[in-house]
Amino acid sequence: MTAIWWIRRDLRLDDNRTLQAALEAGPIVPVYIFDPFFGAGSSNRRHRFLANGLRSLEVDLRQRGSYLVLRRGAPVEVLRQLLSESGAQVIYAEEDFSPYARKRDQAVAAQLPLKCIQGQLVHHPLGIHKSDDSPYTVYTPFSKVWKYLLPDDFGISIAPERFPTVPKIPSEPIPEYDQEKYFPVGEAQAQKRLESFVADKIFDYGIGRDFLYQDGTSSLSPYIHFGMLGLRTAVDRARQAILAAPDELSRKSAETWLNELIWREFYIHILYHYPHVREGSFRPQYHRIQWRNDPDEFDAWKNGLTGYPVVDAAMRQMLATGWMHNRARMIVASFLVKDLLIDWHWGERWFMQNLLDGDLAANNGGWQWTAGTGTDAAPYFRIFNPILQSKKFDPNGDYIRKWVPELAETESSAIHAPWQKNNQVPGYPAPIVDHKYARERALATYQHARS
DNA sequence: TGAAATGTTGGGGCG
DNA sequence: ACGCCCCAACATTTC
Repeated sequence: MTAIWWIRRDLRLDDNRTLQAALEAGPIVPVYIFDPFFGAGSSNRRHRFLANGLRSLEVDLRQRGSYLVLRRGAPVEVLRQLLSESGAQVIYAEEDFSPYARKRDQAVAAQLPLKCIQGQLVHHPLGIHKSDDSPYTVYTPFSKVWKYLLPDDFGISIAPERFPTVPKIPSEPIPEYDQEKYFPVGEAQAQKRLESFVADKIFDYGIGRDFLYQDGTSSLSPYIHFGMLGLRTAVDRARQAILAAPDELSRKSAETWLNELIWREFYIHILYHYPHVREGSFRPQYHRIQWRNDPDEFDAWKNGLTGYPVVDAAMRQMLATGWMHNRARMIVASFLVKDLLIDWHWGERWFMQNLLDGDLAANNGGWQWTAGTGTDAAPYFRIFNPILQSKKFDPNGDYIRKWVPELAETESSAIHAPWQKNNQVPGYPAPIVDHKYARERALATYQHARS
């Protein structure tokens, strides 16, 4: 029985339960559909990365005697057409938990033979709950149960060398764009990066992940987002590292990385159970924060012109590479929300427009964490001091010099706050706000909303 | 996965 | 020797 493998966010052949199930059913027709809902315009950096990822997947499929069919349009109509063109009798797809995807898949399943397979996460959102069946909203107890329920063996699949051949059906050409310099696309690249992280960095992750320059993070997020790397593979490698750790510090580092992977899954579960977090605060009292929302300050933040070097370096890193270091994300988010009092939704949208790993659940969760409005969020009075953060996590100023060329010649003692040493650098802006003053203002604003 | 404000302690300079 | 002050270092509380 011929099966359509409907690819959405699982651009990989290994560790793919959906592909495995489709192959067990019979010969497969791999299909990707550009859905106008996602505004599949080439202006979007993530769309370009996806398109290049499809080209890479197409190459991997051809090596196995298969091919990729690309179509555009509303999924129900396209799939109906494809079933009739190919003679396939069933559609397999990896279950996707975002609000739009759930609605879309329900509509498809009501009309067509769609089978969704859970392979994106370790645990289905309905698979982890408190004893009264309600979902966890606090990370730590969630993660404990998540770990307790880990299967002993994931049984991660490896794709067969050859796929059964099927008659070719027409495909639109896959658009080709310039490659991302910092994120070479494709499953093989993702696996390579995972292996090099596990070999070189994972045991220093506890400390190394915090340094902004030559950082010790895995930088796997763009690959995980599009499923070029299976999350379950990453979790499996984390678990192996925990068991193989040579000492307690190394073991803790690997455990910390595993926890980051669990945070991702936690936020996907949160969005599944509480879809309203997409629109507003998880905690209702924070609907009332009186944001300042100054458009000029927002522009300065977006373009890395706030006058706070570490903030500007981070924002420019994102513009240049489509990615930003995790600690830098916390620093710039705290600055936007607390120092500038700009609605976190604005920052959320800007991140979604610029990040290759832009993911509704994780991005929303991160912003609500910073704003103090979310589940298990940072307390409202936790306000990052951008100068102290810069001194702690970029002590020599290397990160700043890399992304803010105006400060390339500024010495380390002055680079975190150039204006303080009467050392205003020509061509680099003065700080748009005084942090001490902004901190007081944020505390007052939040306290007002809470009262 | 903060940082500032405030409190406590102890060493050293000094009258 | 002693009290007093200053201040660094650390701890606690407060936002």
